[in-house]
Amino acid sequence: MEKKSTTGQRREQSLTREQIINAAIQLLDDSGEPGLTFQALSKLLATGPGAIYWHVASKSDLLTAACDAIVTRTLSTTPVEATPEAAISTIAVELFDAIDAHPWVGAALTYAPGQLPMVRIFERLGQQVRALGVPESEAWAAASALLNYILGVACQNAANAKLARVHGLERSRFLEEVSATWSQLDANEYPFTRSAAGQLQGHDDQKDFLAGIDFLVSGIIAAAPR
Amino acid sequence: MEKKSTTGQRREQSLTREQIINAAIQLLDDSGEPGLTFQALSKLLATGPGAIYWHVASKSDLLTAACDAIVTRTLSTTPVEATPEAAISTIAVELFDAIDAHPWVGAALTYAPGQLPMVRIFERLGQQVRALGVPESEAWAAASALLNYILGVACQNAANAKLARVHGLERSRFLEEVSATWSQLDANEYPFTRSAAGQLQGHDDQKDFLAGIDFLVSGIIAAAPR
DNA sequence: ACCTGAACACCGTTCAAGT
DNA sequence: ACCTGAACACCGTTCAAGT
Repeated sequence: MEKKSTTGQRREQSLTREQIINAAIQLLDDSGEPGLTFQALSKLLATGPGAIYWHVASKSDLLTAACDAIVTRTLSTTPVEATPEAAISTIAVELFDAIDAHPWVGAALTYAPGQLPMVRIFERLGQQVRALGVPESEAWAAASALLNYILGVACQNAANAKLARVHGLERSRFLEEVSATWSQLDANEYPFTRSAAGQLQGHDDQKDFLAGIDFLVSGIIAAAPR
Repeated sequence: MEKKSTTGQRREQSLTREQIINAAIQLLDDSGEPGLTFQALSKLLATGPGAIYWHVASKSDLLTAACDAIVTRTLSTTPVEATPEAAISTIAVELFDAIDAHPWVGAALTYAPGQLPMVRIFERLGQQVRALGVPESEAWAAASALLNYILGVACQNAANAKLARVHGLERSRFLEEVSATWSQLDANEYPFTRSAAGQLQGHDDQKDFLAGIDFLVSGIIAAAPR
C-alpha cells in the first residue's frame, strides 16, 4: 500500500522482497497466472528484470512466496472453535474462500509440495485431527486425506477460473456451456453425468466442498477407536 | 488409411492425430511437461510445427488429448467387483497407478475441467455412488468429493515428480530432504508436522491414498439414509 | 488436403556495467 | 549492496508458399 513517487533517477529507496511479492499478487489477481511476467512486474515496479532477480530467485520462488503470503494471511485468524470438527470446517472454509478470491493460489499450492504454504495448512489440519482423538499412527493418513481433498478442490477452482478467463466468460455462462455439453453425452455411456448436468448450474460450490469435508471427518472419526 | 505407392519425398503417409498424441505421451513420459515442445515433437515426428497444427488445435488441446488417452486406457478394464465400495477402491487404485506411471497426467487432468478425461472419471465414480444406494440428491456431492480427492492426490503426485526431476533426485532422497526440513521446524509452531517428519520416509503413498478413499466412502455411506 | 519452414511475439534468466 | 537494460536461448503460434 505504498506510493510510487517517481523522482527520476534510479530508485530513492531500495526495492524490497515484500514490495515485489505484493506487486506479484496484484498482477495475479488482476490477470491470473499468465499475468505474472517479469516484464509486467518490472513495469509495475518501475525497474528492470535484473533488479527483481536480486530479491527473488526465480519466477517459481516468487509464485510460492505470493502463495504463502495469502495462506499466512488466511490462517492468521485463529478463532477457537467448540469442537475439532467445527475447527476443521472453519479452516477449510477459510481456505476455500481465499482460493476463491485468488484462484491462482490453488495451482501455486501444488507447485510447492512440502514447502511452507502446504506445511502451514497440513499443520493446522493435523493439530485438529489430533484433537479429534485420532491415534498418532493414523493421524498422518487423516491429515493427508483432508489436505489432498482441499488441494483437489483448490486445483479445480484454479482451473475453472483459468478456463473462464481464457474463454472470457463469467461463471454462470461457463457452467451453462459445460452443462449443455454434458447433456449431449451418450445416454448409455454417461447416465450419471447426464443427470448431473442439471445440478451443475444450481449447485453451491462451497456447500459441496463442505459436504466433502464432512464425509472425510465422519469417516476419520468412524475409523478411530473410541 | 490405405495408400500403397511409396513415392518417397515429403511424407509418404499423412500424419495422424493419433501419431502425434502417442509422440506427445512419449515425450511427456520421458521428460515431463516441459519435455512436450513443438520443437521436440517436430523432431520426433520428422516434420515441422505447422504440420502438427494441422491436426491439433493447440498445445493445451494436445495435452488434454494425451491425458485422455491415458485415462481411457486406464478405465478400459471393467472388472465387476463384488460391492460398490470395492469397485470405487479399484477405480481409485487404477487411476493412482496410472498417474504414478505418468505423473504429468495429474496436472493435465486439472487443466481441463469439465472436459472428457475428468468426465470419464466422474461418471465411473458416480455410477458406483449410485450403486451404493446414495439418494440422487446427494450423489453429486459424493461423487464430486471422491473426484476432488483423487485430483488432489494426482496434483500432488505430479508436483512431487516435477520437483524431483528438477532437483535431479530420486524419490527416497527427495523425501529425505523434505523430512529433514520438517524436523527443523519450530517445535511450538509445528508440532504435528515435526512428528510427521519421521513417518514421511517410511510411508506408502498408495496405502495412504486408499485410506483417504475409505474415509470418504465410509462418510458417504454414513450420510446416506439406509 | 496436408506439409514446410521461416518469421513473429513473447518469456524467463543472465550479466557486464553502472551507482 | 543494489540497479540497469541489453542480450540470450527458448517457446507457442501463424502463415505464405508449396505439393
